[in-house]
Amino acid sequence: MEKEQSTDQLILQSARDTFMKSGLQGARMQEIADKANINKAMLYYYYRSKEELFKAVFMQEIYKVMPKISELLAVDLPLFEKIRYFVENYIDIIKHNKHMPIFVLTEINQNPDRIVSFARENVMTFFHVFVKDVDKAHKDGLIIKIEPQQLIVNMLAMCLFPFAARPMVKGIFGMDENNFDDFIDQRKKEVPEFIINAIKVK
Amino acid sequence: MEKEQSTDQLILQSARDTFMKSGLQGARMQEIADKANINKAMLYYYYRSKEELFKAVFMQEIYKVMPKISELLAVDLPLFEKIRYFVENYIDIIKHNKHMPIFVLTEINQNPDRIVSFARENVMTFFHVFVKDVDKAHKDGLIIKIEPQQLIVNMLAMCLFPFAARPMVKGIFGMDENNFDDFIDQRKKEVPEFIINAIKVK
DNA sequence: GTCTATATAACGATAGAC
DNA sequence: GTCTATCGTTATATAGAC
Repeated sequence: MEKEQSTDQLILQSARDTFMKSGLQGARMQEIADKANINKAMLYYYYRSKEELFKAVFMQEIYKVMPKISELLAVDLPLFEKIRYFVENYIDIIKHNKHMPIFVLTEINQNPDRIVSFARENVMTFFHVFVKDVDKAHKDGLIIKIEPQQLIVNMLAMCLFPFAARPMVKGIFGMDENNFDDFIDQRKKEVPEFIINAIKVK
Repeated sequence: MEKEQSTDQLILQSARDTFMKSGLQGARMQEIADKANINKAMLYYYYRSKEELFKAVFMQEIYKVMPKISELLAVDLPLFEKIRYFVENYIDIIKHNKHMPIFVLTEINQNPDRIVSFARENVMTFFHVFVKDVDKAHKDGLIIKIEPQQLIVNMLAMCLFPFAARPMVKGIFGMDENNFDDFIDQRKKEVPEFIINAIKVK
């Protein structure tokens, strides 16, 4: 039995693909309609405008990923294990949403307000817990002194950047899509150890 | 004596600002003309089309930065010193071209061919030298075994990502522009040590 | 080289029949 | 809810005077 998809969901799906490919300004409503095999007027019936449709797509994508990330951060593990757990699973999540990083980065750059306040609330919780973890690990003599903010940015950078720069990475190193996926899978194991090595006291 | 700026350079400057702010699709030729205090028709007189003007801006930005980077990579230093030298100066270069990372990332994502072949040639040289450096350092027992590609991506990630995600970093951590600059200056010292720690044999 | 005026096309959005 | 037809606007781009 085929899964029946309601029209508004069909539109959202099509809009998602188009906005991810071309961005807010570059996307054409006609293309979204064509891809969904419906009439252009329907887009305006279900979503009031291009801007509204974009917001719906953006929020859908955010809410698709955010709960998973919150889950990753909620685990109660020693710092090193927590880093392993977070990085490995975070990379895996993005691997299944390859276009998200550049999509989000582009959008927040042109419209910072769209997400920042939202992200701040959601990430704040994690941040405070993580700061405590880092401080404690330092006091216990497990890791060197490091600004938690710097560590977090380093972690996110190494998880997200390869996807944001995917065409460049593929181009420079001569990878096809399979090579790139292998490269990413390798990172799931190596990046956590790279980070732990960088901060642990020997 | 004021520096006289020829009209085509004036246009290029104005176009640069506008394209960096709004991207290729989002930018308006009228805005570029207004910002340059000239007539819109002049844009088409000097550059044939919006696409051509964008190409000119894009290439100008690439050629502004590429020689500096090549220079950084040409230095003959032991691996650890080379990493310190590269990261510190690379971050500094981008700091003075804050909008470049997201500009380039967005563009290569929507039009991979524009830069990839070009970057590949230019970065290939560096890459081969760096691979040798890494291999040698490993054989000399200085660093652990690591895939050079992974190390390079890690380095670039930590240098570029904070700028690509600037509004997000600022938003999440509650930074203003000065805070962000301080944060970046701190990274110039800490990121090289982070990397060296991560790979060195103790 | 620089301007005004305008052609041409495309886009977002709506009206109205069914 | 879904369609056809079309409005109103705005964008890129050009023609032609000076």
